[in-house]
Amino acid sequence: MPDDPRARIMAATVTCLGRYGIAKTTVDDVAREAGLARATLYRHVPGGREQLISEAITWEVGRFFTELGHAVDDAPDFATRLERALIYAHRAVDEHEVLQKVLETEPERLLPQLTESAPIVLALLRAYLEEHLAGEALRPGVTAERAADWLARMGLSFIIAEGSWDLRDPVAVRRLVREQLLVGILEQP
Amino acid sequence: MPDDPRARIMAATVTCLGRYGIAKTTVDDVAREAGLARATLYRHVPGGREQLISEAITWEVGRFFTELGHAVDDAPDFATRLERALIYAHRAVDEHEVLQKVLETEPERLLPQLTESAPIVLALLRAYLEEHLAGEALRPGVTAERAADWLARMGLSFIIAEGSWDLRDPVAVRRLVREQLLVGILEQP
Amino acid sequence: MPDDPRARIMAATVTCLGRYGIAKTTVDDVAREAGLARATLYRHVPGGREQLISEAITWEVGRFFTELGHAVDDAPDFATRLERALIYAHRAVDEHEVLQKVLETEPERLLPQLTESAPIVLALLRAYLEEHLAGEALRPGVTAERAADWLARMGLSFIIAEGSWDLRDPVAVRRLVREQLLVGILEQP
Amino acid sequence: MPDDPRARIMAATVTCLGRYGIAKTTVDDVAREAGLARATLYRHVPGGREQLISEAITWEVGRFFTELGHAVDDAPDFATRLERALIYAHRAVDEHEVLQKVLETEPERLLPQLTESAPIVLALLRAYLEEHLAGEALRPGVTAERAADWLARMGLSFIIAEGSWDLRDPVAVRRLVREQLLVGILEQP
DNA sequence: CACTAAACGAGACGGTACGTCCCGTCTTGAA
DNA sequence: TTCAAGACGGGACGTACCGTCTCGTTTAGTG
Repeated sequence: MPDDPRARIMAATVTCLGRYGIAKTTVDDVAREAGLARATLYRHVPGGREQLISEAITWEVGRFFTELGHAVDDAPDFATRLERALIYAHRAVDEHEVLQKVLETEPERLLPQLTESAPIVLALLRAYLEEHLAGEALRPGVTAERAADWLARMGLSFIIAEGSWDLRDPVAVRRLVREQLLVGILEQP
Repeated sequence: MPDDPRARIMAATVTCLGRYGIAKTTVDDVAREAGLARATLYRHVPGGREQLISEAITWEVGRFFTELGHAVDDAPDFATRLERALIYAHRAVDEHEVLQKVLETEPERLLPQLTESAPIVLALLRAYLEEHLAGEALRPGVTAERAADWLARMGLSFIIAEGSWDLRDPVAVRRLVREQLLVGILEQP
Repeated sequence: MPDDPRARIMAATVTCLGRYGIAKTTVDDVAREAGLARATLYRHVPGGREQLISEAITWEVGRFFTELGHAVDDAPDFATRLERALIYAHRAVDEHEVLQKVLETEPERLLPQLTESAPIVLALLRAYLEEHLAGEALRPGVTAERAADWLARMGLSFIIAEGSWDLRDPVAVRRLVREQLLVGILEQP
Repeated sequence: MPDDPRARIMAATVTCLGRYGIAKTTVDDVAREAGLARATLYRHVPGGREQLISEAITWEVGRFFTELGHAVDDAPDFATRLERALIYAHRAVDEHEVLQKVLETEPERLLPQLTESAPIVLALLRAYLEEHLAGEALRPGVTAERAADWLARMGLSFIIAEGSWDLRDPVAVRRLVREQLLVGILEQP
């Protein structure tokens, strides 16, 4: 357990969200989980329950992307980088307790969220991919910007819905990346 | 206002969600909006607040897809159908009060939702598109199944994040559909 | 236990004051004692703890004087009335649980109170006595008003501090009343 | 402001009691008023809030009687001593901020207090008066003890409730003392 | 047309969580 | 060492909803 009270609070909140879902998570639950008195918790998070949940989710999303970055950092080439990212992201989503709890207990809140989170994530992905596409040999007529937009859309869609591919199988992912995603973008070696 | 009490309750709930957001909508708000006593409301929705919100969202999503179907029903060909659907869906999302209110007040709940709603919506879209792709002339080597999967992913991604296209401009949508989405799928006339 | 919720609350408060003292009596204590939820209690006593204690004391004081009136109602003459009142009042004060608890636990709050309660009680006593002195044979030069004032002052002072008389002994009270208090006021028979 | 921390704390407490009343006076208020940290205050008054208020009241009462003694010390005879004491005491009670604040904000706590403080004050007064009655010429049949008891009761009762006399008017007090209080006690010159 | 049964409005209630305030303890750092 | 400054656990306060329940009072439908 971290010493920084803020981090402890955020971690405790994430744990509780994974255990009870959003609606059933109590400020008291979080305080107990963090080993703090409720009053102390309010000293750190004056906005109360709302701020607590909001910031915990933001904090957890940040953590997710940080770890994704680490998992992908030393890939030798762009295709490998994409493979690892797909595998890591899909597994992380699949095993993420908070996410799975929310999906299990509050599916009704799902659809509305598609519309704002998606653009943000897409923008992040696009920027990241565009940067790493810079040194790659693109097919004639393909710009890095458009290619990144495209890859971000398809990549995200595969992370959240694998369809007929099994993203836990490295071979399948390798085929998906090289035969479906990159085939229209990179010069074939 | 509809006479059927259930519909009135659902409509009132949707209105309140659009006015206050999920967390701030109380059973009392809904009862007042529906012109009912709280006790009466519980007679119709025994599950209380939880069931109320859950079913109202489901009800509203159903309404959305029904209307989308109508808007697209009499398209002369597949490309036009796709254009109309993109335009209608994007506009509906953009103008949907509930959606916009939730996004404005509770953006933290966004990301978690991507993962279950997306697969469901994708599956629906895929099935619908596959059916309507049946009579179309596909490029050699392209199966209806794969094409539908592909179009569903890209279509959904454009609905929720337009990127550089302006989905309110029919000309831009026409170009997007014919030059980007369908170009690798249908035989070019 | 009375059915009227207000009376139940007042009685419960008085009980708690007698059990814990003013400072240590909790709204929760009172609610539990009254067999109500705290929320319900607040519906009846919107002013909260402050109003609760304030009104309970007022209510109890009222009850005290009502009972004092009953105890004294059928006295055959003024002297007997005075005797009974002294005896009853002193005993009531002596046996009053709330009073004794407060005195035991919060003596520091005693002195300040002398100054406002005394005038009120004096005024009440004075009015009461003046009324009942109306039919009595007063010594020449003694007005009912001045006699009532005088008797109220001395009576009150004996109730709260007996000094060398034992107010539980009817004979002593009889002597006190007839040889000390009334001797300068009524015509001696 | 005194240098002795204890005196500073007591004075600060009295000030706060006069400003906020008993229930609303906070340990923090007192610490701020005394120019101390709360922790420091607890080093001097380990009993906390309870001890603080209790001792402050005791301290203030002591101060009151000390000053009363000074005001009365050089009276030429017993009657004058009584006059000055009545005037001083009544004015002090009337102008005492703490007392007035408590009476204004917490009148419900009045009655209970009558019963313990009164005996104590009466005993003090009685002892004091008995001592100073020693050298006076008493009427035949009047003992110093009974006279002191009597004067103490009536004196106290006039301090706390003037009735029809105006204790701010020296002439009225003079008449009250000589025509009402002492007339049955001292040999008339 | 009267009569009963179901649906409803109104509102009291127990209970739970919230956010706030204060108390008393403890630690830390500066004089 | 002494004291200020302040973080903390604990607990009570007052508020807001929730879900349940019990009353009348309509409103239909039926004999």
